[in-house]
Amino acid sequence: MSKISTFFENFLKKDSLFTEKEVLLPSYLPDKVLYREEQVQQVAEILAPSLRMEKPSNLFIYGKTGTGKTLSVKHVIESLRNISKTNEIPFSAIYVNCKLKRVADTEYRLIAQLIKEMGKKIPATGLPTDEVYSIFYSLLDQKKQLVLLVLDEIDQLTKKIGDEMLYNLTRINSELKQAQICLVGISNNLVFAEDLDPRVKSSLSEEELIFPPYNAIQIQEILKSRAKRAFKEDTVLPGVIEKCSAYAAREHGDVRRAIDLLRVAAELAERSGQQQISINHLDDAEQKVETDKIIHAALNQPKQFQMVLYTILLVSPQKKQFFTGEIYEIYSKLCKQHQFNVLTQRRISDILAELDMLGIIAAKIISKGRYGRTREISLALDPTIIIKLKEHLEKSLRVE
DNA sequence: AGGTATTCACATGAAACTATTCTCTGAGTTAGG
DNA sequence: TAACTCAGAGAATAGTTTCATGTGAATACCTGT
Repeated sequence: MSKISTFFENFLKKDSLFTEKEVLLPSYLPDKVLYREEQVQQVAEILAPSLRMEKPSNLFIYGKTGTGKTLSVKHVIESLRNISKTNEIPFSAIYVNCKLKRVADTEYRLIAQLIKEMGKKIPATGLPTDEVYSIFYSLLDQKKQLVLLVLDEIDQLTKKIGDEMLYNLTRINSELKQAQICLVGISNNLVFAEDLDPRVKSSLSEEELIFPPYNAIQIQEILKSRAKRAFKEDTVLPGVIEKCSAYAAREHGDVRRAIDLLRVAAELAERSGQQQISINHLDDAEQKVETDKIIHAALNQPKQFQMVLYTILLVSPQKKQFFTGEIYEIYSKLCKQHQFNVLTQRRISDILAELDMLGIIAAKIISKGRYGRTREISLALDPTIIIKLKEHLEKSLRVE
């Protein structure tokens, strides 16, 4: 028997640690949102008028990542949907995540996505934006109905394209004859509304809700309840959940991270053929999650970004920190060597700023007085990550 | 010594350009009646 | 004559380039002592 098929044989014989793995996936919707009863109740109260065909106040929800915003809203929507269905109320809700690349990260695409959710396809390009708007209007206004528009992570959207389109959205109601829409915005950024046009701000956030981060004990309980469903009994060794939640609590109470970590730890345990998840697995998982995140982020960037990053990686062993000009010189040499287009320094400056935003490099603008002003760039990564990242980039760029 | 003024090496902004992808339109072509 | 093809115009988007303007502090340059 070949090597690989014995592997599969063994794989089948080995039983899995998981009973219900979906419970640990980010897409999972639990029936109860733990420790968010109060918020769920408030959201429900604010949105309840929609069942009587009265337009509820627009709602704005703030809270850091992994504090259950999306979950709570989805939960409320779900029951609104059910109730409206049984009572035949013309209510519908559309949920869009504005962060998704190539789905809803521009004005055009957002509207197109909304239209798609309502069951009509719109081409990805080729139509003027106002045309798309009018399709959207007529689709909404077909009948008397109340539509709930949930825009998740709007801060990402406005950061990219400004707040003009939010203004358009808030004005839709006055254009509609039959239907009414209600906007629910969700933002990770707590100060998001501050640099918004005041008109938009006031109409968008008629009601505001803030989701506080979970504390360590709450995270523990949440993890326990998920773990109970996801794994067979006694799979998780004592202390693992505790450590996992402590880690997440340190990172501003992000449960999503904690759940992710637990899942990866379990996968690692399973792969190494063990029946139980230990603290060691958790540590490995922490390392892996971190590494994967960075590598994934890096490989998703355009080629030129990768080239700049690669340049930095190449130089990094000899020097701890470097300036824009130095990087640019080496970069252009490298590009010429491998017949890449050489971009302007202006562009490289932007690329460096964006790599900094992504957290792959650390850049700080300093003034060297008489000798100018520049970015002081250093690599904020673990050596093992650097080596892996370099390999990946070499492959991706087909360099060397 | 103490106070200004310069100056460097980029940063940051705005606008415009390029290439790609897609739709729509209308002229020209084709095939069948 | 209806159906089909195909080029060209127009849009949206990503990634750049071009041109213009901004900027923090180490030095150079004064000034009066």
